[in-house]
Amino acid sequence: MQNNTEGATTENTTPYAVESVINAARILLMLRSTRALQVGQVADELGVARSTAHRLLTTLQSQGLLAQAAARRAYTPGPALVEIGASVVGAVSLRELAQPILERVAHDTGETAHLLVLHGTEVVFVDGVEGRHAIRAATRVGERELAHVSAGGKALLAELSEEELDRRYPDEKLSGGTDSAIGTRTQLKSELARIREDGFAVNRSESEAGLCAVSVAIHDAGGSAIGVISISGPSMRLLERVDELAGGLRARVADLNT
Amino acid sequence: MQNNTEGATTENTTPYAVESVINAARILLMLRSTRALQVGQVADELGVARSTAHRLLTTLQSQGLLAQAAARRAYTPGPALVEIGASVVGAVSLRELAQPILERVAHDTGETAHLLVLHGTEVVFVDGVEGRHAIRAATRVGERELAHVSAGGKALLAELSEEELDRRYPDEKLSGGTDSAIGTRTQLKSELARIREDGFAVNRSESEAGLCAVSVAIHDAGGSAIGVISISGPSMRLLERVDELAGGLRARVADLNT
DNA sequence: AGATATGATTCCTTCATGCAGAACAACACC
DNA sequence: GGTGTTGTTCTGCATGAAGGAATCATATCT
Repeated sequence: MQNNTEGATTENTTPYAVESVINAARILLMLRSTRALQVGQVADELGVARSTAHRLLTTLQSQGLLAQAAARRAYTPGPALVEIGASVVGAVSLRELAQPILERVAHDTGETAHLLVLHGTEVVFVDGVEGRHAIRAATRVGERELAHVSAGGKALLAELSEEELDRRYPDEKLSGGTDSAIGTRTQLKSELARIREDGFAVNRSESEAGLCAVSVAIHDAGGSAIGVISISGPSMRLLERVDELAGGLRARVADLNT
Repeated sequence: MQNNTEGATTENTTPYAVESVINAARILLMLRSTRALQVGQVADELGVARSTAHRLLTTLQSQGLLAQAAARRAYTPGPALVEIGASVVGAVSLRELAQPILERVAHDTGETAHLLVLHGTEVVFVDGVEGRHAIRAATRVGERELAHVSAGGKALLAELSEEELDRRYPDEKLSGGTDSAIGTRTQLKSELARIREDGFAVNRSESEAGLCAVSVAIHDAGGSAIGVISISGPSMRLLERVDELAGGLRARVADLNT
């Protein structure tokens, strides 16, 4: 039972969602892209009265999820939210955790290994170790790529709920990548279902002609996907080894996931 | 105007808080100490009907803040919450960020420098660099200390709201530390008010006889306290230098805070 | 100084939504 | 099969969430 509310771009599968809680959650979601929330800004974003926005903000503040540096100032993440974040993201940063795995994967396969995280509809290259071949994928630390045209991105998109996926891809038509790239949301959903079944994702010249990548998601102790490890290199070398690479990568990531 | 609700240990200063949003926030707060939330457990914690708990959980799930691995399974942090967490905690881990400051502070002062974060009513020693004196504070990375008896802990407690502080310290009597340590919540609040005014915190033989520490909180771009840098050493050396150490530390941390 | 604009905060009334209870569903265990 | 436990769905009602108006607080301009 989908309930598509026009003004609020919110879709949810539950017919008895608590609207006021949806609004509060949306306030928190705003923190993904901004650090300071103003009452009027929140009111506009939610489509509610300023007094309602203020009420929600101060309620979240009272629980420590938001803070206000001084009266009449913008609302920022509160100490409790920082703690939740630290707990959720993990005490040991993902980068440190994944570094030995990257080294080993690059060594074992001879190909370039990357750690990526999802941000909106893009993946961010967080860390990388280059393979030993003269012709190899370059490390792209700090760069971004469209999620739906990359193995790492697809592996992480496969971990999203249907509602979250629809929120991030409101349009049926998807652009970007090569002619081989996924072009519609329907195709994407089909591919993501396959990835969930396989346990790994593949990029076959979708982000760039001649480039192939195999990716497996990393989960934290609670089962949430927090990043992805990706092996990438020239199609001519990797395409015939996809299943072998995927198997090895899954074993390595499984070590990390325990 | 305090509204102390007996069953729910929640105190808030706003007379028009949204009760359903408080309950949703409390669900998220549970994630500080557990990764998986069960409907019945949440119902007990909030003091609501199971159907209400389920409704709140599925609402948060619909916004991506929670996830459920399969139908009828426990609820875990969702991808959007991971993103909020990462955004709030920062893309570059605190440890990496603070490391150069620790080195410089230890070098400049000759004393041991630590990075600490707050967790509940304790501080955790995240990183440390030892001073050059033969008699010095040892590094305590990985260890914990009661927040109210340590400079770092007090500096971070000073950043909490009154409600959050009362939640963490429900009792007036505080135990732990030496005879010099703060023994009541009233004393603590008075000390924290002073720390907020001074901009730094001091431990004068409160956690351990003969140990002195000076601490300054680190804030992220939005002004939220994310950790603390602390200088510690023997009282005989540090007590006469408190203001000098605090001034230098504040200048270093200010560099970090920009 | 006063006037104006802007954005946050407080309060009150109303009605629509949040809550609880009941029923149902799904599983595990005996 | 029956029993127990826990998650899920639905409905009716009363109470709490929303909005509007007023107020407050600050900055800027004349």
